[in-house]
Amino acid sequence: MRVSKGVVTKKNIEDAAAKLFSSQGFNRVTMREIAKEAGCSHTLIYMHYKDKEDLLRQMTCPLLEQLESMLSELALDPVLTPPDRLRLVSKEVIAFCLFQRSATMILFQSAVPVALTEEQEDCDKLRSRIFGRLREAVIGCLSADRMDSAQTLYRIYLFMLHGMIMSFLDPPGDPTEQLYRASRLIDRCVDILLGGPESWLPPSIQKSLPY
Amino acid sequence: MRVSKGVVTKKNIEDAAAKLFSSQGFNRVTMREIAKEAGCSHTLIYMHYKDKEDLLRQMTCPLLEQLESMLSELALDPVLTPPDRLRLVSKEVIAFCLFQRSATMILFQSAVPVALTEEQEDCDKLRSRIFGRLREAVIGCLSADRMDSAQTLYRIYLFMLHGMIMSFLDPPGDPTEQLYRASRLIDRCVDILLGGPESWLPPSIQKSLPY
DNA sequence: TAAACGAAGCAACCAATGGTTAGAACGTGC
DNA sequence: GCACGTTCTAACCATTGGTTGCTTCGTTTA
Repeated sequence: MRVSKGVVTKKNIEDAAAKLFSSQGFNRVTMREIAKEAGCSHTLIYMHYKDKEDLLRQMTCPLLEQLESMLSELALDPVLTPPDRLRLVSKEVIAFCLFQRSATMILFQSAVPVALTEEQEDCDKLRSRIFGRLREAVIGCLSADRMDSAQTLYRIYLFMLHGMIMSFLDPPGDPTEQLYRASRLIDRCVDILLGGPESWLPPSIQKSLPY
Repeated sequence: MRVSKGVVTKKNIEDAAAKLFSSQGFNRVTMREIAKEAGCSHTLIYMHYKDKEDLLRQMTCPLLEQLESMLSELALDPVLTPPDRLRLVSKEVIAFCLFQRSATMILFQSAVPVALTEEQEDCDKLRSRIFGRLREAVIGCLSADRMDSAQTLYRIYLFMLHGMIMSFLDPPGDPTEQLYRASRLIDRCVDILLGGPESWLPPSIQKSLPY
């Protein structure tokens, strides 16, 4: 006896796809390669997923949920100062993108089709919640007299985050080492974003994260 | 009598490609569409250009030269304060990317093949010079006691610039209007990057540019 | 004038790819 | 054991980037 064969194969497919996507990137992997790795015909993949992007989205959705719950925890942690929270939140997002390289295009995609399927909608809601967390984390750092700049600051923060992630993803490398470098940079980004003359002191060797 | 027919056709091809690339983006345009627009067979394109990316590169190179000479002029303009120079330089780059959408991937590409052809090398040198100008413009704004942070600040500036351009390119829109919005944002970015409490005053309505 | 040559140009072709279709194999309930 | 729905695949299709071999045609040269 065995569990429904389809379920097993679906996991096979996602494992194979995850392996190939993360090592070669979404665009360079073909459906046939995924199928070969998963041990089935590429046709079978289309039974479970509408198309290649749907496969990526369905793989990515649970990971986005994990990310969102991480960010929620950070949002609720009463010990953190707002800037530290922003730093940690940023590092979570960066870690997510570096380790789930192809998931980045789901997280940061902006061209959403006109009509969304339920699954696309789920994914989209998740993204909204995640970006909402980022927004909170940025705005939580602002004093009352800066509130009128909140939206602009948030957007600029996203530019930095997005640009940094793009820069680290494009020449693929070891994610762990990249994350280490990115962590130090994002600390500086937050310093700069929040202003203040102390941002120019040599950075205290702060290793608040296991990265 | 007429000029060498090949030359004319080469211009036809680049015009057709420019039109299609800017309206649909590099990836969505096929060589056959370019050929049809140019009024020749797609085979002919391969007589002049090694492949699709070579076509884009050869089209983009003269534009990069224009950009570089613009930036040189700004670098030499003695009237500008360093922050104003950085603002203008940034706006030139943004305008370039918004109006030459597909050229952006040449400008910001980081994965350079191991062995470069002469033309690739030319293009690469141009890119280096352009980024050198940006670096100068950033570093020119820093006081002596911040010099040790120069490289980090430059990188973060690039993240912002890159992220902003990505964000404006992805949902394609009217470049002129996008440039207007991006201009205001980059002013804020420069304020933030250079720090100082005055960066939080409501922005003076500065329209130093025709954009 | 005519043969030779080289460039300009194209139809036909190829391999790879994302995606579809018709039908085979197989387990399950009646 | 038979009908039915699910799982799965081989064969197929259209599109794409890119190649090959051939034709056309203006120019040079004898």
